Formats: sequence, C-alpha cells, structure tokens
Amino acid sequence: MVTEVLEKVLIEALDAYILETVKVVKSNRPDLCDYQFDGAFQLAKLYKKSPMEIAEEISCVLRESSYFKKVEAVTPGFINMTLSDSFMNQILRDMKKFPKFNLPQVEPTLTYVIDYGGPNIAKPLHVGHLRPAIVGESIKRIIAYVGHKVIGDVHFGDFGLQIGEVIYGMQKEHISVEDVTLEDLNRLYPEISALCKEDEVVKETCENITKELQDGSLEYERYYRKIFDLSKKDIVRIYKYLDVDFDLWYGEMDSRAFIPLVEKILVEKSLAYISEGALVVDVTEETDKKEIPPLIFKKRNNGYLYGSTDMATIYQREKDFHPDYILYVADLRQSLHFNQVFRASLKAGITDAQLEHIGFGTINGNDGKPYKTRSGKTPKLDALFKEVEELFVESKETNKDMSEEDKKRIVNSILKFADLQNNREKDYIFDGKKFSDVVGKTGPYVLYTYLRIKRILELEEYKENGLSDTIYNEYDRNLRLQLLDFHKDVLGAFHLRLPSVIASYIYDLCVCLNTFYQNNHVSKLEDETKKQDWLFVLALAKDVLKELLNLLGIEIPSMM
RNA sequence: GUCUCAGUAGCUCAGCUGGAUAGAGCAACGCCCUUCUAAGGCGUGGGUCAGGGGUUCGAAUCCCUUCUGGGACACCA
Repeated sequence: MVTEVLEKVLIEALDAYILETVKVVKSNRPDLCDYQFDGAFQLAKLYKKSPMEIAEEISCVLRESSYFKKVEAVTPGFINMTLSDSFMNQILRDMKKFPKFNLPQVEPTLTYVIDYGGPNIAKPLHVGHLRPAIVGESIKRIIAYVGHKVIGDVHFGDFGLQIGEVIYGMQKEHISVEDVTLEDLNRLYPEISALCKEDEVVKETCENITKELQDGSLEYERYYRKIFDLSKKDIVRIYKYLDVDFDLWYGEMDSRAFIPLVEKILVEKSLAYISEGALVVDVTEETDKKEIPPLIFKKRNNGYLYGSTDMATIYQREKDFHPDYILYVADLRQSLHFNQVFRASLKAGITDAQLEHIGFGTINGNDGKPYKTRSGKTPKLDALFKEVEELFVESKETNKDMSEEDKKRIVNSILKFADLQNNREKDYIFDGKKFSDVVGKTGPYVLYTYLRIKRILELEEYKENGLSDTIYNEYDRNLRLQLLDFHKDVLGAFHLRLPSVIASYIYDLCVCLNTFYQNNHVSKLEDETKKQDWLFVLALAKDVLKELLNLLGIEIPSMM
C-alpha cells in the first residue's frame, strides 16, 4: 500500500519528533502534488516551533528518498509529495505480480456471519428487498475478498404473524394446502393483514394460529411447509437473477428449537421478568441518555416474537460457527430492535461475537415518500427488472440483438451501480429515469469503459514482459496514480462496510481510463516499449476493474 | 414528548472521521468522430455547505443552539 510505505518513510524522516499517528493522505490538490502530510501543524504545537520550519526540516530528509520526484514544504506548513515514476511503477509491477493485486492479507482470519435479505415468505419480493440483497451481497463479497471467512444467511421471515394470517386466509377461503398457489399467497397476505387491523377477533385468531404453529402443531406445519416451499422457489428465482447467493437458506423457524434454551438462560440468570403479562428482558445501561424499552421475549399469549427468534438464532450461530462477527443488513428503522437484541444477547452471554447492525435507508419515490407505483402499490422486483430492461433496449438500436444473458448483466449493473454509489445509510430516491439512464455515472458507463479497454488488448499484441520506468504523459500518470489507490479503498470499504467506497473508486478509475483512451491512441504507437507499457497499465486496470465490479455483484457482458 | 438521523449547485448525490481553490452525474450552452466502441472526451455557467454562536493556526466536517424534514419509541416484522 502506498500510504503505508510513505508513512514508514515519514516516521524515519521525523527522526527526533514524535507524533502519535503519522498519516499520509492523497492530496486534495492534485495540481500541486500526489500525497500530503499535515503533521507539521501538530508538531509545531508540541515542540513550540513554526510549522513551516518543521515542514522544511522534514522535507529535506524526504528529498533523499528515491520514492519522490519532488517534495515541497508549503506555507503555512504542508508537506507536498510527488511520487517518482520508478516508485509508482514498482507498486504497479507488484500489483500485477501478486494475487489480489498485492492486497495485504488480514491477520488473523476471522469468521463472519452476514444476515441479509430477510424476505418475508408471505409476500413476493418488492423494491424494499432490493437494497438488503444488493448491499448485503456486496459486503459479503468484500469481506471474503480481504480474506475473512463469510457465511451468508438469507434468514427468511417465516415465523411471525404473517404466516398465521396467510393460513387463516386459506382456511377462510377453503383453499387446500394442495391447491394453493403463489398468487393466492400474494393476494391473501395484504388482505388479511388489513383485516386484522380492523377486526380484533380475526387478529386474535391469526395470533393463535401463529402460536400453535410455533408450538409445533402438525396441521399448521403442513400449511407452513407448503407456503415456505412456494415462496422460496420464487424468491430463489429473483435472487438468482440478481446473482445473490447464500450459504444458508435458513429462516426464523430454524431457530425454533433454541428458543426454550435461550429462555432458560434468561430466566436462570434472572435477566427476564414478567411485565404486563409478557416475559421481558431489561436492556438499559447506566450510560443511556434515554429510556430504552425492554426486549419482549414472550408475549402475553405465550407466543414468541422476532426478538426471540433473533436471540435464538444468535445462539444457534454461536453453536454452529463460533463467529467473530455477526452482521445484520437491515433497514435503519430497525436499529432499536437490534440494539435490544444485541444488549440482551450480550447480557445472556450467548455469544462472544461482535454484533453489528448494518443499516440502510429507505427507497423513496420522487415525492420523498416510500416508493410506490402509480397505482399506489409497492412495485415487484420482477416488474422492475422488466421495466429497466425495456428502457435499456430502447436506448440504442443494437441493444435489441443482445443475448438475454447480457441484457440481464446490464440490468444488474444499472440497478446495482445506482444503488451502491449511494452511502447505504441514506434514503435515496428511486427514480425510474435515473435507474435506467445509461448516460453518466451509471453501470453501463462503467461496463462500456471496460469493453473499450478490453478491445484494445484484443487487437494489440500484449507480451506481458514487464513495465519500464517511464510514465509518458499526464493522462497516463493519472491513471497509474488512481491504480495505486486500490488497496486503500478496498480496505476502506471493508472497515466501513461501505460498498459505495468501491463504487466511487470504480467510477474514478473509469474516468481516468476514458480520458486516457481519448488522448492516448495505443494502436498508432511505433515505439514498442511505450506500447507495451501502456498495454501493461491497461491490462492491470482492466483486471482491477473486473475484480471490483465483481465485489459489487456486477458481471461484464460480452458486448454492448 | 423523548431519542435519533439528516439539511451541500435547479435536480440526485460524493466529500474516505479537521487541511489548501467544496466535487461528480443529470439538466442548459459550446467544441471534438477519414483515429483501438462518441453509451465517450474537453470546456462554460451554476454554492451564505439550513441559520447563529463556539473550539482551532485551519471547520461542510467537532461542540452548543435555533429552524426544517425523515424515522423509532412494549407484545407486527
């Protein structure tokens, strides 16, 4: 990593000066230098000298290093570093030579369980499921890429009241377990759910069905099994389209057996008590600024809730995998719930893992409210895919000839790049136009860039015989400089659990590539060394691009 | 009411935990295809970083406060 190497050099250059953290950052003034060090200001205070004096002193030492072409101390005390061509090229050679572009491997290797998706089996996947799927898949791939072990769990929402509601609906309309269809399920859930809000008796009936199912009723288990199978089949189909895959296709029901065990622990450790008829766990901590309500473990009617299954699942995961981290990719609005579950689990001592809620914002419509179609419904993912595909096909005549597989890849790139370039914690506007627009900061732009570069490498003979020490012009240099950022951004995306860091790197790399492409014509070159150097850089950039797109879950089409 | 997250260009958003002149995309207006894919590149205009205090050599970023908006707050998930 460039910054790491530079920091080492700086620590040596600091000599007698001692600074708690020595941090070199990419310059925000690329017109002046590549990297900057601002520590002189802090040192000035510590050693009661002028920042400029210290900056000058350090710069003098730095100038002796072969890593730099130029080192300047600039008022009021910045140290501006411009890298030498030989240093830059050495890093590029290493990136080419070593696996994962010479990404430093993590030590030790930890085990992560990542819980994302959480589709409710009583209803089809809609726009609301797009983010957890896309964001979760990407974070999973990033964690695996930096070298940790990751176990992805879809964790179906299959335990709660929604199942009772659907079963009630089937009984009410005399639909047998044998004959029920996916369409029935999709229709019944919202219908009965609405009915429950109006009719107390219906609600109680649904709650009782749910409870009996939880308690192991064989009759309801038949219903449940059928509902689960029907839904799962459809959900798998959609996830497959999105290239989202899970190691575990568990649901809340799979943790059912562990609920009594957790309950026993809670009672034995006197952590749970009866409040207003329910069994609750107090999760307050002394440092709390606000009253945080207790976690309800068991309802007044002895039924269980998602807090119970979440704890039971943690117990189960601890038993099966001993994870170091358990990540939950879920809507930010659930943060209180996770806070309660995490605290209760910690108190109960059912896991040693770090528990993290990876929150994301809501997808809104142009009006700033949760996204709805014109008819007022939440759009199904199927329909969304089709809509985006149609808009893409219309945008250019030759798109009609593309293979179905390639179209799918493009649709994925459109949806994923639009989503992942946003900071995941923010709400974002679902703009049909923006999503399907192929101009600008979009998936198609990135893919197009990739294919342009790929074409050059197909047409020219790249001999893979290394890289000279020359950098030929500013477009060339900017591209190489951007490649050097690879490690920092991949690790940054990992630490922050932010795929947007990678999306933004990808975009910047593509801008560099397109500028290079426009200004440096490779095939015209007569200078064979120069041509091979550029092919080296382009090949490396292309590979980096492909790898990073893969981390976002984006595949490259064969043509555009 | 309490807590919480936000407010950056006409629109949609970045801004990587305090650095120099706040950046992209879209939209608008120019220029560039006898050249490896023009789904591209280059340029122009566009800002009181919600307002006000404070800390600091230095603030969009940290603290306080006001305003506006979203969200969460006991048996739904």
